[in-house]
Amino acid sequence: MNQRITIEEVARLAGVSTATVSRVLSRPEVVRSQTREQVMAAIAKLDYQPDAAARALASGRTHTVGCVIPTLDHAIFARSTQAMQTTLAQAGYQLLVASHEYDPVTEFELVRALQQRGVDALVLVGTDHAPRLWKALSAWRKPTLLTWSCDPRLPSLGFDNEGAAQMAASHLLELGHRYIGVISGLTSHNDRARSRIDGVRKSLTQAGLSLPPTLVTEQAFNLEGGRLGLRKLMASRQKPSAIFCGNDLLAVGALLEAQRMGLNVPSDLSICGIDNLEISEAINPGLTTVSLPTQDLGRIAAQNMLSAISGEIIAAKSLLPFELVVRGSTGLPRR
Amino acid sequence: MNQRITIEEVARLAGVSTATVSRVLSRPEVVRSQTREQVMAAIAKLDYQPDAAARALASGRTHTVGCVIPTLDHAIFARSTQAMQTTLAQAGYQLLVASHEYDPVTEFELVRALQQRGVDALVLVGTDHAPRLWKALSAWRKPTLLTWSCDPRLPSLGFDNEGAAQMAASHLLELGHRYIGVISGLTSHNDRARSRIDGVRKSLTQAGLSLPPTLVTEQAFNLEGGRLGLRKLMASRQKPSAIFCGNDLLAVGALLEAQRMGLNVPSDLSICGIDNLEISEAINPGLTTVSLPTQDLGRIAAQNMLSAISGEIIAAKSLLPFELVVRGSTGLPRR
DNA sequence: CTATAAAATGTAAGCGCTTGCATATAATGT
DNA sequence: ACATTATATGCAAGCGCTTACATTTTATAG
Repeated sequence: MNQRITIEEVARLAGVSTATVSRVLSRPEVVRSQTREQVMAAIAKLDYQPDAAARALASGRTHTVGCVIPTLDHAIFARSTQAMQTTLAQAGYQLLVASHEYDPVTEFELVRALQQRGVDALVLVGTDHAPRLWKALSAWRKPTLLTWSCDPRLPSLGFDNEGAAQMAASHLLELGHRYIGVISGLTSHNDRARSRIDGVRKSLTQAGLSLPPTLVTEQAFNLEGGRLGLRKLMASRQKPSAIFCGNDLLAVGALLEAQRMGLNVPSDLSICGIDNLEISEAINPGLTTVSLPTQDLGRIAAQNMLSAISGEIIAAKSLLPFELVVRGSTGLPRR
Repeated sequence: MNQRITIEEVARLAGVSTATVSRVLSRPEVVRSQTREQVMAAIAKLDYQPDAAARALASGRTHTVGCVIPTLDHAIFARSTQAMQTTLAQAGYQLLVASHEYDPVTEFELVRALQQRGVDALVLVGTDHAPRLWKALSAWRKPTLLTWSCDPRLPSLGFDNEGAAQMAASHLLELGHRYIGVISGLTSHNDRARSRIDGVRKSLTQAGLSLPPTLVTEQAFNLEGGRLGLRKLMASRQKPSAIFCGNDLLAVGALLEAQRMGLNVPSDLSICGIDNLEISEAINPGLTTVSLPTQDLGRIAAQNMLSAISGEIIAAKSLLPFELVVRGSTGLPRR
């Protein structure tokens, strides 16, 4: 870094000690305004940029929040992460993002890496984590937040995934559907996907129905997965009249594939999802889905962590609201 | 951080000096294997995690790459960023992501923030940057990379955006279209959007045609933008028989809106885009588009920066290949 | 077996900042 | 004007690591 401008040079130019310069930077209110202005002038003149590593080493705080997610390559995570990042940046914090592609080992390593980097707080997704990750988290003395789903072991900010799925399933049941299929995301290392299946099952049970294994298929979390899932379910002996998809990406894939197969949605087949992506509204027919405030999730997660960093106590568990959005993809079953 | 385990305690337990422990961590090959194993045993036993801030301060390197993008909330940036992150993580580097939502002032501030944090390299998107940002970059002594488009002022890894648009436009021209509309993304602070319009214009000019302002509309970069754009163009006096969209999100929005308006794609209207998102293939009809290897972009960008960090000289300019993918959304114009 | 080179390890001086404590300056009361 | 208190500033000791350079150990040659 060439000959970097240090705090010392600023202090010299401003005619004060380095301590004062440091105070101007971190707690300006304790410095007399006249002095403060001299210092700020010197900072501006030299274009001084404090060295974050040195600050971190001396102060123990990095002004960085770490976030470990499955992948950025899904709209829901990208959105919530984007919201987190923006919120943190406004408070002078930076987001360190890491993704593990649903691999628990990678996830553990990423968390360790972020801890080494001294992030001031850590945000994780879901509750499915390797035991040693839980251990590493509990040994850690800084704020941690679980998102998307909740767990008593750590402060959580999430959705009632089971409830959301029940809401969707109830909608289908109310329309009169009795054979409901499920296209789920891969459930391994993904508690959200499991909860959603459970929600559907619960609704069916309450209605005196069951969810036979042949009407459930697990697919990769993308449009192609939805298409494959649809074909699989429609090839089964007892074809469903409605399909619940674990998320909108699967649902949109399923819907498009159904149309390709010449099925009419919803008169031949009802389809609903969870998430409410932009495409869900735009597609024809519109996708019935449960709308989750993913952006709020990111924003609030960021706010929570900022509060926690400054010593406030945050809620152990908070659930974000969601609502059913009925569009054209669901309707009465054929008699 | 409680009583953090330091390198000193490891050294003591292993019966060596801190320098040796440090070497085991950063250049294990210079340590005798027997010693190395003692040290590693001590590290494992104490569960020692080196403090990244201290390493950064002492060594001047942070093992962090900064990346400033417009937003994570678009599939193309999310994908390329995801690929970058994965590639860097494999090399022990972390990605510090920041997004500015197409605001040049925010972008400048983010770059400064990342520079303060001492990132070892910086990746930016595009060539539209505030003059003082260019200044801040040229004064910086570390590797920097421009992505998505190229500029002689800095090493660049991008696409020939103009060429990609020309490719799409030529396809429409070859089909016989003479009235071609353009739905562009917002061009402010977005050189890619401008280049793509330029590409279309160039193709039209070469064919002896022109691109009247009434057949060009700028829209926000989302499905809704595509829908608004389509309505606007189809309301003009001379309706186009084909529409080029600056990206696939706009194109999909336009396509869906055309269908809602009762238009048949492609017989009433041809539509094509650029990007080749997953939805472009899934939708009915499939979207004709120019496929850009966005994932490669991220991966190669990461590799480039890793090389540059280790002192290698990287190409001043490299263009990634792209190809036209013809699907059902384009066809012959009505006579 | 000694001289010499090569390899391994140790010593200690920072890296640039923050912050507890001491000191100096300004404000207030009498 | 002089205590007395409240505010501002300076001093200097680290924060936990890396890395020249010095020193010791080991390998190689004669």
